Amino acid sequence: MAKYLNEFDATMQMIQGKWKIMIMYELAEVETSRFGALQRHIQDVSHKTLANQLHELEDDNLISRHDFKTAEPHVEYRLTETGKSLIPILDAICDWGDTHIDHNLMDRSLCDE
Amino acid sequence: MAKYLNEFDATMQMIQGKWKIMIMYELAEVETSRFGALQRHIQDVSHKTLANQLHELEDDNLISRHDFKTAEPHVEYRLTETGKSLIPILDAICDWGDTHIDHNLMDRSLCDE
DNA sequence: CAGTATCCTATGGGATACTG
DNA sequence: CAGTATCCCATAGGATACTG
Repeated sequence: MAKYLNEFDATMQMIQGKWKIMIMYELAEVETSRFGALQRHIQDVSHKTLANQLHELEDDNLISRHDFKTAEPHVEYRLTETGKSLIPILDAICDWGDTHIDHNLMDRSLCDE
Repeated sequence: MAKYLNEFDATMQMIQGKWKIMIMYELAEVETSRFGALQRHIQDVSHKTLANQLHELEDDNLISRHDFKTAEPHVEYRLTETGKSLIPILDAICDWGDTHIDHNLMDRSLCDE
């Protein structure tokens, strides 16, 4: 067992990143979105960090970037098939936390807003 | 959807940490182990970091610590039930990586040893 | 609008020495 | 053996300004 530790690390690299799951869930919901729209929906993410995480997600083939090269810049992002296949894993992580973490004691994360 | 982001973050906090999954897999395999044994099995982990991650896993109730308070110091660690319940999630993360990441291009993790 | 570049800080983790 | 304490460095991410 435990033969897939490299795969674990590689997968963790992909989903680590303060805003990545929010980006992916947003794209899972709206199908396609733009830089500005993402920044508006994902409150508190800094400009630079959003750009970084979009880059990493794209490099990891979890999202795709479509540049419409018009006069007025227009770029769209959406999930790839690989990205979609990761959603159930993210859901599983959320669900585990929901059932195993005491909501009153969830002090190591920003619990409520 | 995406209502469990706090739970996601909290769970990620728990499984992030360079050696945590190795500690948990080791304990899943041998049931019970000691500080020195863990350090011998988990090559390359530093003394301080192993101590830190054991602490965090214990604080998160994923492992338990049993101090036998004998003359010769003797402490044992093992998975809690909560810790055991996390193993399938870790397996799912490994499996996803195994099926979705190109092994030849797994350059963002230390692929082979 | 969709970025890139620069500067700054907080945190994780390694090396090492010390303690009971 | 099972830790704790100190020092150091690399990286993630925020704030902000600049570019096409």
